[in-house]
Amino acid sequence: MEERYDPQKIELKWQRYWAEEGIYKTELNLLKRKFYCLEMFPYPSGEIHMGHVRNYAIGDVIARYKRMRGYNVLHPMGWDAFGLPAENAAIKHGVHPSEWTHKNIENMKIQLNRIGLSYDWEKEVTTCSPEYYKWNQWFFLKMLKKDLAYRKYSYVNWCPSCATVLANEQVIDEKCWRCESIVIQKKLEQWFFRITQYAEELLQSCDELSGWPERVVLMQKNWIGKGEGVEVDFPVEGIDEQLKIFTTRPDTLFGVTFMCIAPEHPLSEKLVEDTHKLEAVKVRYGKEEEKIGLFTGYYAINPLNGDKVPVYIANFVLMEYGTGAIMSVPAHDQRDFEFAEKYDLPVKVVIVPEEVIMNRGHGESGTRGDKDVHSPPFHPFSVSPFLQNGAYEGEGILVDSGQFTTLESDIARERIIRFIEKKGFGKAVVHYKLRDWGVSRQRYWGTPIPVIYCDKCGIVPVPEEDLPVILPMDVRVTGKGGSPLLESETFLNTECPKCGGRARRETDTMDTFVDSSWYFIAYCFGKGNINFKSAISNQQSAISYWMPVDQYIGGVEHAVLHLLYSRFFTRVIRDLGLINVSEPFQNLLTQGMVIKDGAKMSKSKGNVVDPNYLIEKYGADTSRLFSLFAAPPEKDLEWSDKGVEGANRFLNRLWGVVYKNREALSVNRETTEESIHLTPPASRLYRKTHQTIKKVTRDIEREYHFNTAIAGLMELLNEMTSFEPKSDEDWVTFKFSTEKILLLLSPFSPHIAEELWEAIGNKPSIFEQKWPDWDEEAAKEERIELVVQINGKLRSKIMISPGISDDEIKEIALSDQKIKEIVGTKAIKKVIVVRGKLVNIVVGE
RNA sequence: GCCGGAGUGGCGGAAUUGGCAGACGCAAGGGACUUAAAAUCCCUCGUUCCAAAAGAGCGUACCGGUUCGAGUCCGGUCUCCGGCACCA
Repeated sequence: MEERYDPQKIELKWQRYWAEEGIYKTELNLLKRKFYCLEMFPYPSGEIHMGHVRNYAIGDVIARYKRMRGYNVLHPMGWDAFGLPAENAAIKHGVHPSEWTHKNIENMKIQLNRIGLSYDWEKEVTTCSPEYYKWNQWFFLKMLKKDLAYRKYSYVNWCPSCATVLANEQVIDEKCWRCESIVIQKKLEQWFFRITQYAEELLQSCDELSGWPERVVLMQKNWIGKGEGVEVDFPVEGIDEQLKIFTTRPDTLFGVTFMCIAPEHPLSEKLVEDTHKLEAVKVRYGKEEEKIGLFTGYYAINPLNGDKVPVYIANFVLMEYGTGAIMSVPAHDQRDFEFAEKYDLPVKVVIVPEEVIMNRGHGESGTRGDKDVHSPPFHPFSVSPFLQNGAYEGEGILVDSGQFTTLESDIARERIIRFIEKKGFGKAVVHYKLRDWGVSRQRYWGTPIPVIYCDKCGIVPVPEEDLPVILPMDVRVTGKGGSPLLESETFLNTECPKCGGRARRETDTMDTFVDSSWYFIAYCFGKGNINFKSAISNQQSAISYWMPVDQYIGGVEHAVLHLLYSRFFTRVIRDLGLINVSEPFQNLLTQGMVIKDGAKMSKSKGNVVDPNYLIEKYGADTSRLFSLFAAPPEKDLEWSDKGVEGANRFLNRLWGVVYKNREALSVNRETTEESIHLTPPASRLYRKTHQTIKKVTRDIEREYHFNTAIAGLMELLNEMTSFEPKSDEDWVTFKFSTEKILLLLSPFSPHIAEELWEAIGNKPSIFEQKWPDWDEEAAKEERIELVVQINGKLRSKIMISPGISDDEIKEIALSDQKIKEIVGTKAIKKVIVVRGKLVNIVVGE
């Protein structure tokens, strides 16, 4: 053992040892409790950043801890290897995306290993390998068969700069999520996954996600966006058409004064002759704050009261939600109100807040029952002052609503829906904000969609046995125009599997979110062994053993996209009979960002800390320790160079203590649990050690509060350094503490723990040791300090033995010199004793 | 606008179920060692009053409430962060 702590030397040494011994290799063992610990796999950009270090350090602590706890732990790593940056690199540097990607993977793998992460690399997956994306294609074919994959013309988000289609989730503030160009709408034929078929189930089972952060569950719910309401047909006067609208407020149906339809609505072109004017509304669709309308000249009839109301085309009505047409109730909807003001349309009040009705004071009682009976018909203008600040969108009592007048809005809603269904005007329906998932990308570096176009047979799926459809390597990636695949003759031209005639392959590739929607299942098979076909016949398979993921760890930025898609895919795979779980991730930990100078670390801001530099200077153990100590995992972590030094100082001190006492510590002493004849200092250290085992274990178990766990270790070391062993028994205690602190530290800073474990005469590896247990008795304080308060203010402190009764405590507190002085002659009203905490004496003035 | 989350020393952050506010670390100040510096070790460290000590007062964004007792619970206000956003 060397005097100086040299992380470079010991870290490389142990990394080699762990790899050679294969101590992180995991095998399926049906007799052992399993724990699947997973961190979100990285995009192989080539360099790791502090966010990676933090994410993987958190996962590594959990994996190592669970392993020491006796679980069979699956802790894999892989590469989300398809995607745009590889193509950008190809355009910029002329390297093939494949070459670029694989080089980056090599490089990042070295860096990840340098952090000392306990991965089983035999489970590694790489999504750009044919053996992986073959299964993307396989799932696609299965989904095609079940009508879960389909093709449709639709307006898609088009990024002019990336020359590609984006998913709704990839559009942020009308800008491309990658390059921030303004996204435009373009009509293209695209492949979609019917995620909406699972909307209700995905929403319902949100309630089962008890191991997820609440806010993430909420974001999922909001994204799915369930809206319960009713569809009503309004006949259009003069033509044989019904205008179908959707509303969640049927209680306002009697207040309809006009109708609005989306510019893309099929009726729009029929009703409007002047196509120029229609275009003008279309151009301003969905973008502008200002509401723009175009009167069609037609009127619709409200089936409930026969009112004749004008039909407008309006830029704020969305074709994608509901029916693309709305009824407008300006009195009770702010948008309709603004529109009515602008185009001078009537406002009809049909709901009045209860207070307004009460204030009108009819009768002396004013009870609800009376009101229902006596309520005179309201004149709209007499109540309109309450509309001064815009529409009244709240609940209330219905007025001017025919037979439903005087009902409360929630009751009215139910009755009106029933009435509409009975009369055949419409029906109760549910709509979701969630849209089907567009998966087509006009990109090269992705999974080819396994479909062939034949002039005779139309769209023909590639037969299963022909998979994978290999992505050709002999292409030029220029970044201009369409997909490079269009230029690959050998790829493009093929035979129709049905008729054998000449046919053309689909050149679109899949969204990379498809790759990451099931990679956690792929890990179960092991590298090179992905095979869902055998999974069908074998229920005792690796997937049914390992799934679901017990702990998933990653950034909040994936709270909707990746997590929702994964939940969807897992259900699709379940419904194919290949897996028996519905929720892929039992517990989710969303770690915070790494912040420096008040902003997220990013190259563009120039506030990055390079982990490689950090590891070179302080070592992996220090880097890990700091990133775990500076903040709890779910919070943002403010970077501090000085803080890193603090973490380093702690490890140095630990090293120093062990070095100084190395000889005495290596003597093989019996570490007995019985603390016979311990001197007071030894007894204190012994107690502190048990307390620390308890604290660290609980902090890890309870929400993974590593920061306080590490603080506990620092306290224990402080106690150890102030203890000077003199007798043989002292040494037993000291060795006991040393061993425990190393075991407790090992998940956080594995290399130094391993090195010192060996240095005090133990056999490696420390990770084959059991996690220590604490003895509740030994952790108890001999004498407890109690706080004595008078009227809630701290006045004195007393020492008591743990076992004594409340009355005895009371007596001791009252006989305390200071307390006696302060209480004096004042009357004692009450004395409250809180066990182990305090005594509060309530005195009068 | 709607829905979440958070406001604690100079800083990062502690504080099971309401019970000593500020653990642990960083920074700062003082001291020891050293020719000197670094490193290391020891001491101080929320704030006000007092020359100092003893002691006392104030203090967890702000205002009010419940309670013997509130950082923690309730009502209201302000600020910051995140998500969604013409969703009918």
